[in-house]
Amino acid sequence: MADMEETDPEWSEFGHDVQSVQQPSSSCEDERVRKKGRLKDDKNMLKDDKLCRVCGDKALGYNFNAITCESCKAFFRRNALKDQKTSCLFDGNCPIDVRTRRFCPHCRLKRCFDIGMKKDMILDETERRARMAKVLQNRQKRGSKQVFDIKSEPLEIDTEMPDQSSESFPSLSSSSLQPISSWAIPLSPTTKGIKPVEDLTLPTDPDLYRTLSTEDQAVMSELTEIYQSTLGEVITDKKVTDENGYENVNDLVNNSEIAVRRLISFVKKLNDFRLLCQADQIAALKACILNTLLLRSVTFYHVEKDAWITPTGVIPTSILKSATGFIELHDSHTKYCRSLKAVVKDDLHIMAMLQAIVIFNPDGQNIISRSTVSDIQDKYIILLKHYMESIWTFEYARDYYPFVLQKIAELKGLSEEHASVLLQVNPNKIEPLMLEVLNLK
DNA sequence: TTAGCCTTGATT
DNA sequence: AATCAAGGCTAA
Repeated sequence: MADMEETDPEWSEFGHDVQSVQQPSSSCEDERVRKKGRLKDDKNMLKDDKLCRVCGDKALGYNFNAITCESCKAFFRRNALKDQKTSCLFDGNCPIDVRTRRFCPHCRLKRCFDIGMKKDMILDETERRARMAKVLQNRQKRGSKQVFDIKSEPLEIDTEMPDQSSESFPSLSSSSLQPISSWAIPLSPTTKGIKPVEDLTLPTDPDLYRTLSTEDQAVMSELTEIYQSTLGEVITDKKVTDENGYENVNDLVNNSEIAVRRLISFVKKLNDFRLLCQADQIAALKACILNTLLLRSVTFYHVEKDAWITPTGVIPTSILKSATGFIELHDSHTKYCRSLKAVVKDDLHIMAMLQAIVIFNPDGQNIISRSTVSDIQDKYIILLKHYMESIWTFEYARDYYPFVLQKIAELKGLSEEHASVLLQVNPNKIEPLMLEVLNLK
């Protein structure tokens, strides 16, 4: 801090004062504020008086959507994302200034949000990796010499890694010679052969990840945005504990109407969808309804509770079993959700791309120009592959990518089984839209 | 954990 | 070229 003040042009104008104010923060701060006031009256320094809106310290500019000092910026970055368990020791309205700001993290963070700092401007895991990858890529471009030096050292696998893993996988201590992928990710019984990705075990070397092209990124974020605003929309606020509704299949089908409406608005926003002729638009839409419902159910499936959590309530799988009477069908459905969710987690990007792949299904009934549909589907398949390579490394993506595609293929069989169940519904009790869309009549 | 300083890609 | 606003690193 003292350093900054000495080099600050404002201070150089008051050289003799600087000497007398050599001590730490508290009184120094007062001095500074006083001087600021004076300087503001001076001619040229008007815009240079940015103060942190959180604590009043000197600010350099915007951080996460608000003018803050460096320390509050770092504070926000460190704390905004973790779910706030700590609370204020007092009344929740502690004064926050440059001296007191460290006393109550709760109130400091609260103030951060109050003055408009936005936590979604903090880069997430994926974005951070993309950023680092870009830096590295540029370095390689601009200097192949340094890269050489760095590349010759990094095999870190000596003492640290086995130690860390011995906690969770004690029995594998002898396998340190095997490639990382074979031990770092535990086998899961729910995903026969494919192991869920554990973020912590992913390599840190950016070389192993794909850097998404700006075009890929643009296409993907647009798609995800559309998906999120329609099909992916999740309401999480209410906790419905009473397992009401859903007495029978009719209710379930009618409830799906909401999802279908969302599918329609999703599709309407897709530029690629407009490339299809009218007839194919309808055919593609109809053909993917059940697939969409099933795919979407993965989002709502809660593994621990063995239930689907929807905006309208919790649906334990047991109810579905009795409702349909097809126990094995629901076992396979549940299993499907479990295995796909283990890999996809709650990644909206992946869900959005899978949804696109499901829509542009060249195999769909009554599609006329199948190759057009297939071309569009290819685009999203490749995009999905690239994305996986960018978040999981090329090596892991090689395994997960076919796995996920396989899951998409499995949708067909699964939805056909469900379709047979739908035959037993009573058309009189089904909403017109669903009748129309499911060809029930 | 804090907070200052540094490196960077993007934007102007 | 200068500025902005992210993340990283690291004494204290």
